[in-house]
Amino acid sequence: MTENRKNESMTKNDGKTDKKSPRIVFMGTPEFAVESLKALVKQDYNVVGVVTAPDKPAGRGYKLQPSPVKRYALEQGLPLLQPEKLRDPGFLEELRGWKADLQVVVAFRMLPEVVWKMPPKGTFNLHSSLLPRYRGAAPINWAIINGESETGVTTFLLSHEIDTGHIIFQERTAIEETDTAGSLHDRLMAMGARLVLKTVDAITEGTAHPIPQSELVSDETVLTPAPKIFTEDCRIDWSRSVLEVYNHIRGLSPYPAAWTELYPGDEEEPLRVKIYACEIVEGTDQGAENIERETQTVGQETESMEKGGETGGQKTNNVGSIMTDNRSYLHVATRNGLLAITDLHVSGKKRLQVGDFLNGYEIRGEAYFL
RNA sequence: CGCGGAGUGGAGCAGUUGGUAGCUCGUUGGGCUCAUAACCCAAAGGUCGUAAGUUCGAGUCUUACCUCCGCAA
Repeated sequence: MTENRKNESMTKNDGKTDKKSPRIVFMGTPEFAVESLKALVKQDYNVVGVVTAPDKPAGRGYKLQPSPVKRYALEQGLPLLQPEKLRDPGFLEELRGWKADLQVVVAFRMLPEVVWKMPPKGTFNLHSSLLPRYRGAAPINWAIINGESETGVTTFLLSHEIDTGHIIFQERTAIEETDTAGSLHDRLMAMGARLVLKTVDAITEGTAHPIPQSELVSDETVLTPAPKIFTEDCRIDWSRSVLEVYNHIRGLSPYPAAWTELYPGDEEEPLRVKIYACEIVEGTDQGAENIERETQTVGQETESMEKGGETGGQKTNNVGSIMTDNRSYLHVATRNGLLAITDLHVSGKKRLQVGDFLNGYEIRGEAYFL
């Protein structure tokens, strides 16, 4: 992309101090947005101002934390605004003062029309899905959770309804079976930054031809949405299929992380456990016999621990039940297969690999996940 | 001062009503075995986060501080 940029700078302006190209105002908040801002700055685009969320109390002690975008903006000495309300007259006044030709929005809030209509060349957004699919706040997570094999990034012009504007560019990427929200996030972040540059160039040169999303969908009701994810959405439902649970876990890893409760047995309090990584041991169609074998093994272990197995070890494939040698593996039963937990985090402790976890924590026969 | 948890040999943990430390794994050496990441035996390895205090004596009580983590945002 470096050469790309060189060519363009020859046609446009030369010299990096010359920043006559469009006056750009950048809006964004998290890490994901920084990459795009960084790309613009490094390629000497004329970023005349940055808008980001106000510092919020976060972390232990609720200390005020600047957003990643703010940190970068300060580092680069860029003009910065952190409006509490986007309709605030004072903010709008200052924003107008920047005289933007174009506004770039990456992972920010929903904008009022008065803001996105302000610049003459418009306002576009970078969204991490192949719109019109996965509109919403958490497209990366949902794409994996739903077991998609492909996703991507999209730039589109803002309009009234969220994530529905005319599409400028898209770039796609395959979702590997081993991808997690984290790995996909990083990949899309890099792809997105490139797409932002490409989009800015196209708009500048007048070669952008935004197409309505309605041209890409016949039936809007079929579109998979990507709503914001809440804690309850992250809870693991062990009664679902191995594949579903597997996708759920990797789709939320490392953030916000899938969790479950470990009941140690007796009347002890359940422990909240986050699961970051797992593998499918036996699943779905062909593994039926093997599952049975595993289950029987467990039955034996359980029996020896609790003398009188009244439930009988045979078909006790209770969803959420745990099979482990207390040493190297930790398997959990789902509706139709076994999942090996490999990376977990008990609340209050450190994040651990199974081996380390089992060294210090003895799973007894009656323990289970719920 | 938002709520809460934790800092003990390389790793993960125990440690009761205060009397100088244990477990699992790993490491090293040896043994068993056709063989092994399996099993058996043995050994090495810890100023118990830091500083001060209480006490005849503190990992175990008090105070301050440092570091890390969960919730919540």
